[in-house]
Amino acid sequence: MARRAKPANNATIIDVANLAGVSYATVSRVVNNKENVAPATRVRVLAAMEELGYQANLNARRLVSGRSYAIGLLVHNLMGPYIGEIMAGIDDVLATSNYELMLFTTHQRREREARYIDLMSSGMTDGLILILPRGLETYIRSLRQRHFPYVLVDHRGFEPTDLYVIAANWQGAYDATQHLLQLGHRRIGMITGVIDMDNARERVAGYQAALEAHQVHFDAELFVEGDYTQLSGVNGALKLLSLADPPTAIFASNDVMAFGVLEAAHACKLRVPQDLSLVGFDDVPMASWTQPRLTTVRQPLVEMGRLAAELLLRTLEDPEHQKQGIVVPAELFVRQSTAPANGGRGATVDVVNGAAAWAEAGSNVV
Amino acid sequence: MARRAKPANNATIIDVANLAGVSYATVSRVVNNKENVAPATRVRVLAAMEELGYQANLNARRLVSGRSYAIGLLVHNLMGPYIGEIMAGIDDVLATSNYELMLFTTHQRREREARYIDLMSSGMTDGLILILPRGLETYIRSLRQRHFPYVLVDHRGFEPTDLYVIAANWQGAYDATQHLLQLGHRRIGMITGVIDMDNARERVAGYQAALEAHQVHFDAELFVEGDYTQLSGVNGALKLLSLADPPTAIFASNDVMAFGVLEAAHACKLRVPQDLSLVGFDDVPMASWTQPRLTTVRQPLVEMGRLAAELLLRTLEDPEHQKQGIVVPAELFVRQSTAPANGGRGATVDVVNGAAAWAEAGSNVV
DNA sequence: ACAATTCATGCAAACGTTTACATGCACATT
DNA sequence: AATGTGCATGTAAACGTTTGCATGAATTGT
Repeated sequence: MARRAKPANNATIIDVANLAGVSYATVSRVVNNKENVAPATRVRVLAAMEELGYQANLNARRLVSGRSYAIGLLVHNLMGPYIGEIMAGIDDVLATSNYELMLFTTHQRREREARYIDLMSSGMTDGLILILPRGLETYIRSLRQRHFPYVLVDHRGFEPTDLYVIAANWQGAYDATQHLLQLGHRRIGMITGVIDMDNARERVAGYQAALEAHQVHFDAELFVEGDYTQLSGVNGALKLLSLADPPTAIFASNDVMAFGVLEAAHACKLRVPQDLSLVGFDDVPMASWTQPRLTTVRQPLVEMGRLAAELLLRTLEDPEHQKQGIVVPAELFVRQSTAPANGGRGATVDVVNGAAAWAEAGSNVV
Repeated sequence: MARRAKPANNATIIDVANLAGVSYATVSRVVNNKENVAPATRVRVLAAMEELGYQANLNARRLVSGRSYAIGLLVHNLMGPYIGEIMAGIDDVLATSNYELMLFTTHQRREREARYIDLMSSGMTDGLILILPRGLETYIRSLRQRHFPYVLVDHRGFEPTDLYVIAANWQGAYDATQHLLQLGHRRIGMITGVIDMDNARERVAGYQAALEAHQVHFDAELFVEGDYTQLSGVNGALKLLSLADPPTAIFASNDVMAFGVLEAAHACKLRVPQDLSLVGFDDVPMASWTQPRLTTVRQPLVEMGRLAAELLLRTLEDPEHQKQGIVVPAELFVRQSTAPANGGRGATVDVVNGAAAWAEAGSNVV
């Protein structure tokens, strides 16, 4: 029964040693740039390596060193710009290290949780970055119990020793809401994120705090829960706009939902920003490609990825290095989707027809 | 000098064997579900595994089996929706296998090429999926020489035996162009992709073939090269619209550039589709979120990722399995960004002011 | 000139598995 | 009762490295 075919390239450290006329220990020293190798020997070994096209077998190396030289990224799914940006930041940092990146998603079956944790702790990765996977708490519990290094993104964890990178969601939401208040808006709708995520709750709190600071009554009617998808933005906006006393501005907890609001407003024949002001969150690249360009709170996603990777790498070097999270600023970018409240509204809102129009126009979107 | 700390979880196959009172070979048989193990022994071993929380060391396994149970994805960079979609498809397939996914990017330094090829062939992955990395040809040459399994996405490779998954770019571009022709457009601008990529060239060829079929003269003036970024879409559109005899329709070689065209048109006070028709390519999710919704050629990116992963996995099972590429259909989705040519144009094009307006509006986009 | 030190190199063990082969026992066949 | 067959289990080698320790040569100090 043939052993699974290996890459044809088979030169081992012993082949090199034979060719160079030294022991394989010496070859190993050359390969790893250890000192105490005579210059003449070194060049001889190097030449032999070159001739044979020698490449150290990674798995043997991993076995003996007990390290995998890989870090894992655990996410719920890969859709949307959010993950991609963070991933780019992580990749930036890893490119300058000698770690590689493994990708794990949790969106398939629930049972995978256990499998992943096993894989990781059995030597597949040396550390993990978790970006809001489903079942976060379960993962964290297992990882902590195994003393496996990890860093959270966009969540503060459950213990004071949890390492994390998160944006100043509260402040960002506060600034966004205050911006709308200063433009004269008093009825400001909010479409939240998935409410059991730290980031979503913090944004809600910032929104409420700003209202309070300006002595504006918080109206639960103006508050709908979304799930960070465009569709939930459409539906949330439709719901808000169909209120007896609809909002003159909407704060969406991420840009993708804001795009949904834009679409709903269009379907209802409301102009943004003249008839409805809109603020998003994230500042994904697309936020400045829409008409109008989206006023939004920038969350430095690439930078957050970078920081998370750096934090993890540093923890791998020195497990005691830093035992606290990082909060990065979130900055409001005022673009074109917000304008002063115009007292009486230009167009009356016809949500029923709007929703119908939207449904019809959307019907060819498979 | 302390060996790098390993995961606390240290139970080996030998510990399990001792606890169960059998040899480690027997434990191995149980772990791998081999037959010829007495039922009673099996339960005893299973119990011991459970008690010790045993998890087979992956790297030892890899060393002896010569396989890594990982496949690699090699891409130029991670930005944009295109890669994310394909990646999601790959992930779908891998989730049902026992392979994991490693991510490699080539956008950093050129020198990484050699390093990556070494890593892969030294046991980091069992096979590779390449999505248009920089230096594709170099990679392919090395990989073929090492008989390392790989699958290309969006490129047909250089040898008849190269495995690939690509969309019917020619047909898609033909259909898009024909759609515009049937709407009465005669001056149809094209913004191409990076022209040394197979997909870009095929789309150009489809465009030209459609023009020819309708006896419309191909005007080199109407033809600008882009690079798949939104900015290149803006610039390409600005250039086309400033022609003495500007196009009444534009076909952009991907959606992201089409978004740029939308922006340029807006800056020039041209209405889409009344004053300018627009077709994109890809059908990324965002294409149906814009105003107007983008008419575009759908490239089934997720499906392409899935097919590529399946093809690779099958090749790993049976190296001789299939030695030819897969072409998936590309289908035109007519939405709202195209309309009949209206003979004389409503608004005259003022590109100079438009470009200025665009530059100013864009100035807060860092 | 001899002892002490430094340095280059080799030897062998260890990392944790998988698996070919050997062993021995129980049962069936003659 | 003797022989053959099949099955459960154990033994040991192999996978390709890294690295502590031993060895001997070369260099330094007195």
